[in-house]
Amino acid sequence: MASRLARATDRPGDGSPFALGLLLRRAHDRAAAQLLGVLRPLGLEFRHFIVLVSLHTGGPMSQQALVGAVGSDKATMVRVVDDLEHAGLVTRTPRPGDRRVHTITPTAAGTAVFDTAHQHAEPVAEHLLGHLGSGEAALLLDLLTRLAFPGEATIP
Amino acid sequence: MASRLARATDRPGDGSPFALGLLLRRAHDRAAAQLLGVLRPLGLEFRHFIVLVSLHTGGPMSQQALVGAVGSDKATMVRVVDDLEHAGLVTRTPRPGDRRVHTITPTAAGTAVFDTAHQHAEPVAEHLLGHLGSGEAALLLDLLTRLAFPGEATIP
DNA sequence: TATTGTTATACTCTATAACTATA
DNA sequence: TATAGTTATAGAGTATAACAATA
Repeated sequence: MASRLARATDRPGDGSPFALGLLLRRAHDRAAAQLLGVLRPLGLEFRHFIVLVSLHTGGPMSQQALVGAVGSDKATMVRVVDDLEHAGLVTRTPRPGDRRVHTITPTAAGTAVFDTAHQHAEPVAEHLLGHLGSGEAALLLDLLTRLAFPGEATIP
Repeated sequence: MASRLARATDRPGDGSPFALGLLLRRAHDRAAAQLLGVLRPLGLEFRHFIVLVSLHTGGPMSQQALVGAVGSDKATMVRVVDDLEHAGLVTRTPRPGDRRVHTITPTAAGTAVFDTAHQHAEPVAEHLLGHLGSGEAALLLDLLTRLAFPGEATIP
């Protein structure tokens, strides 16, 4: 007996239970390729960028805290922070009272690069969403937010 | 002078030009983790699954054609087809008239595993989209399709 | 003894290049 | 010579484990 379910396809119109995953993968790959193209000339890979995101969102924090924030491991974080430190984008400073802990803080140059990335990403984001109406873009971001943050109330 | 642009955040409510990319990444990672959990007990990794998808969408084809379909390289494809062949899910048969080419064809077992994956993925997909209304789920899939397949008309 | 960070090591995956067999 | 497939090798990235310093 044949299955009642539609089979997954790598084409538009997939009605299978894998459609969401395949579409998210394809849409992400496309968006990521373009946005990484913005970061690359600035000397940033995604792993560096996401650390800057965490630092600018949560403020200066330890490497261990960064590991929790970005879902990495401490050995990898050492290298990422090394890269950022050597590029002059963050500083390591021992925490007074517990010298095991190094507080990672963005430098002025780090924040400047971070802001420049945003300026360069603006037209890229507009181009990515160019096929959608303005209301549709906001709707997509809302639906994705509810998918990415289940159980959290949507920002009004 | 400070930038006028909102800065990227790893939290809901991000209004930055990186928001779409970060949300797609997070939503994909969540969906992928759950859907790969469906494939793993069947002995399939994503690279095997996407080859089965291509074969069931485009019919039997050469390894070279599979490379084009999934965006891989021929050395990697050899190993993926090796795995599928050893598991009895596909066959390699020389093409009559050009014995350089091996036609890859899903076996009955290959199609059965493919269909079983769909059956197991059904409740997972429902759970992933559970926070959305039924109309919203269809809308999200439509918007993602237009993002993932720019320039192609949306399926009605 | 437990924890932060570092270093060393191993492992996975992919990409590159060399090789074979057919054409 | 050109192509399909295979094999061998190397590279990037990550994860695991041992280590040093501090608590």
